[in-house]
Amino acid sequence: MKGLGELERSIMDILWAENGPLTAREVGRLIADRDLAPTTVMTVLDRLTRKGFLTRTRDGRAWRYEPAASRDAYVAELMLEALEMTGDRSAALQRFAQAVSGSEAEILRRALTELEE
Amino acid sequence: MKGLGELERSIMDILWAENGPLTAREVGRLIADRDLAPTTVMTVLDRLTRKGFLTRTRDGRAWRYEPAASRDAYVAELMLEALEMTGDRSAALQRFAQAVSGSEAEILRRALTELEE
DNA sequence: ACTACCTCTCTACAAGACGTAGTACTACGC
DNA sequence: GCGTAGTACTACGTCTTGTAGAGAGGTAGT
Repeated sequence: MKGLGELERSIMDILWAENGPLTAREVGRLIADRDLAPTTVMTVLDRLTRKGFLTRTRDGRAWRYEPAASRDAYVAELMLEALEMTGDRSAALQRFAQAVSGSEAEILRRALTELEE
Repeated sequence: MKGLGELERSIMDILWAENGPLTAREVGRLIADRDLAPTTVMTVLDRLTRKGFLTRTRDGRAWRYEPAASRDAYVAELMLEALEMTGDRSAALQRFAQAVSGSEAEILRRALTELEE
């Protein structure tokens, strides 16, 4: 999986935060603080679609864009991908376990416990 | 933390696999399959040092390069960084927990249990 | 129908990262 | 002193990303 640039990330954040699919124009309005040309937003949406991060469907002349996967799925995938990188997965997992803060360790523990059942 | 390119990764892999620090020449020999110019190896070692992935110490005229952190630490850091990205960390952690295979879930569980003690 | 406007697709360009390497200088061994 | 190893500096092509303009083709108001 490829990474995302900064603007790409901002736009994904907007779409992840939204329930339904948005048009380029709507995304542009939501990202108004950056004052981007409409075509800029369109270009990035297009690239994200080509990279597989978004899907789009027609709505009249316009496209509506929507994340192909949830942010959580994306994050989990990134984590797994990092994990792929090492020969010694257990060592990395142990380090990771030590690094997560207490409350998160608790969440993980609970998630793992549920798996068992 | 920045990511690594392909050649950079190969070189980090070599150094991570090694116990002691290596010179550019030694790295070049170990990566012989790619038939790179010696200066190419040196350049990449230099860049990795500047990025903080390697440390180097003098050995006569030559430098000896060594990873600044273990591969496991790097992997764990990447995982944490991915986790930073989401607003809802627990959702991502739950997904992650579901995605790791059984034996790895076991390792994680054990690592988390040890933390408790 | 004319005009204004919206949206799309295509193309472009600058900056930075990365793979790759040459050049020029220095120091050491023989 | 000559060859060799090693360094620092510079360079260049390619790809990615942020940014956007140009042109085409609808749509709607007057």
